Amino acid sequence: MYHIEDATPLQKYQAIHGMVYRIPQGCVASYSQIADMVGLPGRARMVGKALGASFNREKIPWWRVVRADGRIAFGADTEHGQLQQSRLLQEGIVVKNMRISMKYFQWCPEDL
DNA sequence: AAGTTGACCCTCC
DNA sequence: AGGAGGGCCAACT
Repeated sequence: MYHIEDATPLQKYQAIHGMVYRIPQGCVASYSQIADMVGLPGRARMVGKALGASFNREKIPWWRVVRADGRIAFGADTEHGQLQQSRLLQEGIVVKNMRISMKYFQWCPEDL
């Protein structure tokens, strides 16, 4: 039986990328949520690593991943923060003070 | 080889 | 509301 835990770091990154790719437009997911969904509970940091490693390289909607409390992981005064905010706004997500209401916008696959 | 560092998070104060 | 403290793990020094 295949355990993601036994996979190589690269394979884990690929699993993470694949899951982020599935976040629908107009929704966000938290780092820990993605980690849980790929079978790596408690590895939220690895999700950040995976996204950072592929930034500008893979075509994945990285801007749909935010912190568990709904805050954007970059400062409001950074390029990344501004870019992420504008991309989210473009998708109709309400961003106030670099924060999103997870209650309304968090991706809940169960609800499909 | 040991210490530090992250696009993090959770449980307590 | 905000900090401390611990957990997490791969990639750096």
